[in-house]
Parts: sequence; structure tokens; C-alpha cells
Amino acid sequence: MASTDELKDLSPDAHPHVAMDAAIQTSLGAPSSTGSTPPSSTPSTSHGINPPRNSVKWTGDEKDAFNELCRKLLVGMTTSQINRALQTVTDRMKSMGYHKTLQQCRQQWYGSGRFLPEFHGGPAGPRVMSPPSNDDASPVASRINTPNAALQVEKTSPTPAAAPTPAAAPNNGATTISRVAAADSQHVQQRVNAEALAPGHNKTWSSYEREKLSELVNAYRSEELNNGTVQKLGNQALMEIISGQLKDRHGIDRTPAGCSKIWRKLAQEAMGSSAPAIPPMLSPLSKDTKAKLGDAALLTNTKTNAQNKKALQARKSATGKSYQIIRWSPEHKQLLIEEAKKTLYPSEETINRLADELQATVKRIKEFFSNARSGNYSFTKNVELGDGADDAEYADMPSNSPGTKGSRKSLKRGRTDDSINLDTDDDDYPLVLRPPKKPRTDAARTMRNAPTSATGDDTPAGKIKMILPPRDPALPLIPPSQPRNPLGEAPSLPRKSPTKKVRQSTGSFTSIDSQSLDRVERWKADTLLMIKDCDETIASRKNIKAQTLAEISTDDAAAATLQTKITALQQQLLALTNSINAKKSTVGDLDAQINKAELRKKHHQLALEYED
DNA sequence: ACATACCCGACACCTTGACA
DNA sequence: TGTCAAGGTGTCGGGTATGT
Repeated sequence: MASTDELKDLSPDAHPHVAMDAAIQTSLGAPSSTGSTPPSSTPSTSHGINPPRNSVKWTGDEKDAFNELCRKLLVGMTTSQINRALQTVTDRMKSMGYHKTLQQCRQQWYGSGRFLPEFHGGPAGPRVMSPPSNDDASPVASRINTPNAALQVEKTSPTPAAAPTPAAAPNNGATTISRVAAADSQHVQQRVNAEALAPGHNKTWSSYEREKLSELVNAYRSEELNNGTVQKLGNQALMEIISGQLKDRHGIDRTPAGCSKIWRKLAQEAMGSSAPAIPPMLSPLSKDTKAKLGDAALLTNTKTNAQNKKALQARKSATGKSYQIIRWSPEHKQLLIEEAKKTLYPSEETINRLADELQATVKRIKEFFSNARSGNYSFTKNVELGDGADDAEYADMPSNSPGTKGSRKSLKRGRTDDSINLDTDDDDYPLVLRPPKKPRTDAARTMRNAPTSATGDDTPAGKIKMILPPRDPALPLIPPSQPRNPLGEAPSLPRKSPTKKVRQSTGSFTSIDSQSLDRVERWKADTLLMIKDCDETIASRKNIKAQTLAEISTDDAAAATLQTKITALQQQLLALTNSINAKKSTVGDLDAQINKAELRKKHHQLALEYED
């Protein structure tokens, strides 16, 4: 993770125009500016008049510098922290003479930077840029004026030459698909053969390349359709995988963007013919395309606000009510509360299960948890729910800042940016004012509503910034090329698309290419191995449990014997104590008799003396 | 007063088409 | 072909209207 010193270094006075998050500036000790900082000299990034295009290919130096900055600054950051820090990266790039906009840097990050091995806990990401330069004398390294060169070297990892085999590194963050591909030595010869066919960039795609691209995409999309366990990928994520696969399997060196473009082209060609020879596009379709296809069901069902209001009005005029509130039955409510106590962020699976169990819509289930997170319910109001408490991922979250008072509204509207503060320590938590009733991991899961510095956004000042806990640098960022696997869960195919976009299938695939079958088979084999491993663990633990139970039984008998002895001894002790007490009493009586006799003796002696 | 449903904006991520 | 800007989409939190 980037230290504060590093961040300070990245907020040079030489760039006071940079509209960094005010709180970050405060945290970094940058010269304070009055109010919100103007959005700099890059006015042409987002809306409005089209800016002059600056479509200049990233040079190797630029990419190296960008990657180096990413390594130096972004490792260990959460996604949202990264999104903010990208502004810093942009500024640093400018200070180094590389004039790239924030969005350019952002796209560079999402396009390739995030797939650097540093963000995958090791080598062999789905796609990797040029290896990090450890040579401080290199032009790029020298331009990146790091105050902590040792850290830079430490954070850079070896060149991700070859992906490890599944057996060697089953959970190292590499995707199954990549690991399998790299492990398959038979493809080496194919690569050699293919190199002659597809030597590199700036060359028209050969039919061979198109064919292989089509095979891979079709294979994966078919799996998505036919295998429920396969996570669905967005085009971009898929093309990252496909690009790597083309290289690993066939030696075809094509960028994800190139793959995407060609694939789209193939799909468009297919759609244009009555009997598409080329497989249909299964990737998400644009609205226009859907409209052209005339499939209304494929069009987004998102209503406009006007439509919503109209529907609301219609309902109200018809029924007298805007909507009907359906109350949860006590049993259902209890079940929901139990789930909410486990986590306020149930998985999609859990939500679906609850919807099934409670015969409710997914929407209502989600609303319940949303409201629960907002503290709308009595059971969440005064209780620090154990949300995520069982989740080791967030177990080390620090508690909220103490002493925060006031409603959410007042916090949201009353706070100023300087209450957002990047911690200066390793535990990069912000000092965030939050309502005391708010579950802490609410903040851990989201980073919403915060000013994002110089992006020109119109976030109102004072919005609460939620910060995620520091990401384990060993874990992949986006997409997780391998699921975190603390329990040895089955390896999964690459990450699904985060959205639920409708995928269109206008035809059918009759076959999956053999290599893809290999991949699936290997994935199944991996999973079976995991299951076998679990079985062994279960058997082992059962054996130990039986032994322990036997020991308990033996110990129980010994304990019972001892208890009997103890009881007898206690009875003996009691008898002895009674005997002692009785004898002590006798002794007391004897003392009294002795004293009495001594008194009588003295009396008689005095009488004798008197008579004399 | 509390529960529920809905609205809205921010955000991350993605797609698309234009351009060099 | 790679890069860019623009815009779309889904999710979420915060806020609030409405019902019970």
C-alpha cells in the first residue's frame, strides 16, 4: 500500500491546481485552498463540447511510467481508493511530462494496469503489461522520483513469464483458464506454428486468427449458457481472457480491444445474413441492436422517472394508494433478521433462496436488507449488528470514529470535506464521521457519495465517504481471476460480469472446440480434486473426533472414580472435623473446671492464712 | 412510531462509435 | 488497430413518502 509519505510526494506543490479531494489534501498536508478547488486546466474531459481529440498511442515509456506508478501507489488500495488515486497518478504523469487525462489513465488502468501481477498476488494475470523495471537507472525509473526506492523494488515482482501449473499454485490468483492453458504443453507446438500465421500487431486478422477467436468465445459463451456454474463475463473481461488464451494456446498475440473489435465485427456480419455462418453474438447487445432485432423483451425494462411517476399516479387514482405495503409475517421477519444478523450484504444466492423460501420477490428481499443497512428497522437501530463479523475479510475493520452524533441527514449535509481524511498510517482508514447506529461494515462495503476531486463531478460537499478496508495485495483486484479460497472451494471459471445484462442468442452452437472441452474437463478435474481433498479432511477430522470422544469417555470414568473418592474423603473430613470440634469443646469444659478448682484452691489458701 | 416502498444521485464498470 | 470520449447499466446508500 502506498504510504502517506509516498502520497505526500505525489501531491507536489508544483501542481496546486490539482483539484484533489480536499480531505486528501488536508491529510497530505498540501497547501489549503479556499473552498473547492477548480477542476484544473483539463476542462474537456466529461460533458459538454467535444474536446479536441488527443488520440495518441501510449508510448512504451508512458505505459512503463503508468505501470510503475500503479505499482507504487495502488497496490493494496481498495477499488474506490484506486479510483481516487488515479487522479494522483494522472497528475504524476503530467509532472513527468506525460500528458494524459484522468479518463485516459482510468481506461489504461481498467484495460491493463489492473492486470499487473502485483494486483493478482503473483504472476500470471489474465493479461500482463511489460514487466516492471527494477533498474533505477532506466529512463522511466529515473523519472519516477520515488522517495522510497526500496519500496518500489520490493513491490515489483518478477516477470510473469509462464503461468504456474494448477498443482504448483492452485490459488495464486491466476485464472483456471490461464493456468490450464499454460500447463498444457501441447500448445507449445501450436504456438510455434501459429507464430508464423499471426506474428503480431498491425496486421489484418487472418482467417486462422478469426477462427480461433470465434472458437474460444463461442466455447465460453456456450458454457455460460449451458453451465450454470460458469460465471458470466462482460465483453471486456471476456476479451481479456480470450486474448490471453489466444496467446497461450495458439500463439496469437492480439490485444483484448482487438479481439473485441473483431468479435463484434464477426457478430455484425452474422446478424446481417439470413443464415449466419458465423456464430451469433452472445455478448450484451446495445439498445439499438436490440431494437433492430425487434425483441422488445430484450430492451431494458428500466423505466424513466416520468414513467414511474405516471404509473404511481395511475395506481393512486385507481386504488387510492400509491402502493401497498406488504408486511412480513413474524416468522418471515424473524428469518430475515437472522439473515441480517449474519450479514447485511447477503449473496445473490442467499437473496434468491430467501425469495424462494418467503415467496417474495427478490426486490423486496433486497429492499429489506437495504433498509436494514440504513438502520430503518428497530432491530438495527440500537444494535451493532454482527454484519460481516464472521467474515474474516472485514474482521479487522476498526470501529467507527467515536462520538459521532446526529442523524444521517445532518451528517450528510453538515459535514465538510475536511472530515474526510486519509489515515496516515498503514491502516489506511479514513477518519470518517458516521452515524453511530450505522453498521460499520456498511462503510466497509461501499465507497459512495464522496467527492472525487478533480474529476469535475458535482458531488455535494459533505457527502459521507465510505472507505473499504485495505485490500490484501496478495488478492486479485478486478476481476478476481481466482476466487478467494479460504475454505478450499472449488476453482471457478473467470469472474462473471457484474451486471445482469441480457445476453442474446440468435442461434445455437453445435459444438465446443476441443481445447475448450479440455479446459472444462480440467476445471472439473480441479473441482473433483478439491472435493477429494475435502473428503480426506472430513475423514481425518472424524477419526480425530472419535479418538477424542474415546478419551473423553476414559477421562469421564477416571473423573467419576475420583469424584467418589473425593466424596468419601469429604465425609471422613467432616467426621474428623466434628470429632475435633467435640474434643475442643471437652477441652474447653476441662479448662473451665480447672479454673474453677484453682479459684476454690486460692479461696481455701486465703482462709488458712486468715486463720493463722 | 415504525415499517415498507420508492426515488435519486453517485459510483464502478462497461460498450460503442469516432478518430488518428 | 489502438485510443479516446461519451454515454449506458446495475448496484448501492441516503432520503423520504406512504401505509400500518
